[in-house]
Amino acid sequence: MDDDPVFHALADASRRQLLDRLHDRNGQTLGELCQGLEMTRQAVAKHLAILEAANLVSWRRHGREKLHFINPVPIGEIAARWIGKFDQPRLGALSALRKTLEGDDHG
Amino acid sequence: MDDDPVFHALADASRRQLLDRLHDRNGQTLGELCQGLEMTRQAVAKHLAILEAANLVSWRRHGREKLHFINPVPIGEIAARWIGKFDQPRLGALSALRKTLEGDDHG
DNA sequence: ACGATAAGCAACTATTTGGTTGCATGATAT
DNA sequence: ATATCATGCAACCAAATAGTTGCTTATCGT
Repeated sequence: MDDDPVFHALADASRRQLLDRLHDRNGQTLGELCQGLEMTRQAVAKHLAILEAANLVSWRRHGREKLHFINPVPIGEIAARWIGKFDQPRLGALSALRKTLEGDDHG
Repeated sequence: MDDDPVFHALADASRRQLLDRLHDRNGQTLGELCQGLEMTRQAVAKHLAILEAANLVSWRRHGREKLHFINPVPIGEIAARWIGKFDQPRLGALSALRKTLEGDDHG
């Protein structure tokens, strides 16, 4: 697997904020996601494109609206992998965490 | 806490590679970390400085050598927080993981 | 003392990135 | 049909980034 797009997508505070907003309320349109942000719609659209490329956000068209949905799987995978790599020796809880992740519906 | 330096530091593949190398063998010098990399020593030093700023790497002087050590704590914290935020509803193992992190020697 | 080795510092460059403005497309409602 | 609203696309710009080269400082071994 190629981690890089996910790490890259998570590196920007604006993009993490967008994930926060989607986490708060899933299925928002581009316009909704722009509200209250000090950014143009086009800037937000670019951030969303990066999040989409990292498979962190997916979308569905509804008429002329584009509804955005968060996908927590890549975050979970990276977290599990990196905890595993750097913390595993001292974390007994990890195996349970791993099992939970692997037993889920994301391959 | 300010996540941003950690996310930013992890965003670069070269820096993740440096963490991999330190994970493989801890306490390496700058020169050792450079070996086999398609990068100048100065470039590696800059990456290490960014990792240090994110508290992901610390170092100790040994004569004229600078020994680098990995610090897994920030990775664990971020992983725990982000799993918590985006995956917690489906992860029972997280609370144990959190406890383990909080009970450790890192303040 | 002196050459060799390890690292530090600073200036410079090319590329990437986050953001913009302007215009085009497509769906909705009257 | 046509005005309006939501989004798409492309060019452009300024700032940040990854990398370089060149030079300096400090320690080790002889």
